[in-house]
Amino acid sequence: MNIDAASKGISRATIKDVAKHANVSVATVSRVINKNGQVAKGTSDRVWIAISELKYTPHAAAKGLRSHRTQTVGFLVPEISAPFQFPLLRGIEMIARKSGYSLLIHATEDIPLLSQPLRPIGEHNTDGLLVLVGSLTEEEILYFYRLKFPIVLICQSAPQSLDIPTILFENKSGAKKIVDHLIEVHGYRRIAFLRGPAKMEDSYWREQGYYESLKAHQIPIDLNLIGMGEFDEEAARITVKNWMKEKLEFDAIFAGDDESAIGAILAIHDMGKRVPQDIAVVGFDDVYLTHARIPPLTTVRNPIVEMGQKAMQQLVQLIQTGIADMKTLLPTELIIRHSCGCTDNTSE
Amino acid sequence: MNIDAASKGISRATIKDVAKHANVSVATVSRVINKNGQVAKGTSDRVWIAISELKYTPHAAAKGLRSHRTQTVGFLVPEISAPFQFPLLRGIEMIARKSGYSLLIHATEDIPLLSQPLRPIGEHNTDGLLVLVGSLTEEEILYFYRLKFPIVLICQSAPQSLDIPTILFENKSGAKKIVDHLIEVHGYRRIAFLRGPAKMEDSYWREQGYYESLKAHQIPIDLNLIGMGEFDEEAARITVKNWMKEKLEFDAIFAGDDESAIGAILAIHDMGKRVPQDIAVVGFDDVYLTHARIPPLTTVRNPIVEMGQKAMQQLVQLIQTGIADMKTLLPTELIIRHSCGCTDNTSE
DNA sequence: CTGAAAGCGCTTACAG
DNA sequence: CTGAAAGCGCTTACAG
Repeated sequence: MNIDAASKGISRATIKDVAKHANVSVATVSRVINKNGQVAKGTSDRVWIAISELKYTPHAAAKGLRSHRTQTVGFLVPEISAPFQFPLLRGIEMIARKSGYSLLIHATEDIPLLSQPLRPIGEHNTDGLLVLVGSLTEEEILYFYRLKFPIVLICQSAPQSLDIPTILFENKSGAKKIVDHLIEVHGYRRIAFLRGPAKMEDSYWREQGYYESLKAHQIPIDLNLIGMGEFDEEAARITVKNWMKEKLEFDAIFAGDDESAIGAILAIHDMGKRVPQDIAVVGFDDVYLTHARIPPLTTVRNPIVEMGQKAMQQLVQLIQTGIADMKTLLPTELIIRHSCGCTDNTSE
Repeated sequence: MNIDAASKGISRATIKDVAKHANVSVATVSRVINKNGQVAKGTSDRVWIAISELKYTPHAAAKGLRSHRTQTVGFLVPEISAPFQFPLLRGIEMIARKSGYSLLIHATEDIPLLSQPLRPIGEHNTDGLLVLVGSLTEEEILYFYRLKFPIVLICQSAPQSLDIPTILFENKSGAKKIVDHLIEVHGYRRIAFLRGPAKMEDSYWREQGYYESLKAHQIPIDLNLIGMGEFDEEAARITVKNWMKEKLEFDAIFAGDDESAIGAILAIHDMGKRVPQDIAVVGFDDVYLTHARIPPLTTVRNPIVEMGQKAMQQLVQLIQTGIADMKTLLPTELIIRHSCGCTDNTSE
């Protein structure tokens, strides 16, 4: 029992205590716990009993300092925001726990990591990083790349085509599917698009899918029908309200994500019109509560939990073996509910 | 540059490198970084320059091993689930970051912490824990208490009235407020209640508030009007559907939380009735998207982000000074929208 | 199969 | 104001 610990009222058993209690050396205790090296069955049993009796668990810092492994990974987000990140976190946490990694979460909030004298997260306190789009600058990504520090990018391709593993949704085909549906099933021709933030790849590819569907159906692109949705409820609401005030004509809105779809629906109600009778609205993502809206939202389902799992699996592999898949594309699924004008779906 | 690091392709600067570069001892570098001890201005400047040039940041494990501080806290949840936890995480992360603590998140998933040979989270890798109701057993809470290891309980009182800091919502008065509203403004007399999980304090106190309001208005308690909501959309939906099939009469439903309120609304629609024209529904929490429902949900707003902030502030204080407020009660606010039958509210 | 010993990168009395 | 040295709790060659 050391003085420091005692002064804090904490007296934790160390590997030394376990060794003494089991009448072996600390090296043997270490071998038993880490299941490396040969240990006689009887010895190993004694050690496990000692561990259990002393309620011993290895000190993470000591282990990390010696072994150069923190058994910890970091999840970087630009800021904590709910609808999309939660299923992602769920998938990540699930695999992290199963793989024996602790999970650190950190919001970068536009504060450069390297500029801080005591960096909040990085190679000094994790074995690898999961980087959600928007959380790191290209420069910061390059910093980790040059260090050969394991990172996996989520919803963002590697800059300069570097070999950094990336997980993406099949945005273009998903977008095409839902616009095809609006055109082929419902006969809409004037379909507005609410685009997401300019720099986001998800947004770019969804827009491409929208164009592709229009083109395939010989519908000319009308730039007046393309507005800022910003993947944001309030921004979308304002855009759609303005459209309606300007008497812009459209019979359906393809919102770049569900957040903006909800903003669109709210705007349409604000203006005294109905969804989908007057204007149909569809979204993208299928996040929390879209099924429980009235009308239930037709959207493209992204396998977000699976994305978190895949990302974490790739990171674990990268840390442990040095290799991982450079590009993982996750397929999307068209979810037809009522906001597009369909009424006879049985699913919920 | 050591062999281990080189083999991983990583060569991180250490405090020794900084010391050499600045022509001082490692002790001095340590003093500069931690701003303890006296250091001459010129010396300190040289050290900072060296740190910046070498892109040095202290190795967390080494620091933790030596100083007995991990500068990390853990957030324990029973499982990752969205609506309530996200604003909580947001508040927690905000204060953790500002206070210089890293944040570990871990879902206990009913797996006892102490039973695991390598414990995923605890006194060996954090300085303190934020414990969300349902994530730890009483025995585990007692384990940390006896160790004098700092923990703060969220939405749960300390077992055996121990002196463990706790953060709670003012559930009873919040529930009373919203039931009062249903009775006094809308004249409803037959108000059903969807209770939450039996063991949750939040649920218990909301039920007490419901009784108190009924009593204050001389409305007898009808146990037929009380059913399982379980703070769960699907459970509530089934309960309300059954009520309606059994021709139970009620003109309003007070759901124990927003999740069950949404289940109730869905059930009422399933049965071909309207909210609020046929049956009014109100919830509790004011989580994500309740404002954007149709009809917008009347509910009691819990200051969830603030709860996360308060909890983290208490934990930091407890870690650093050993003292904290034993009980923090956060006031709630009645949010009147349309699902109760009100129509002329201006807010959104 | 087992142990003695070096050392991971820091902090902190202690001495000056 | 500064430095030399001990030591935090582990893991890992090395030797036997």
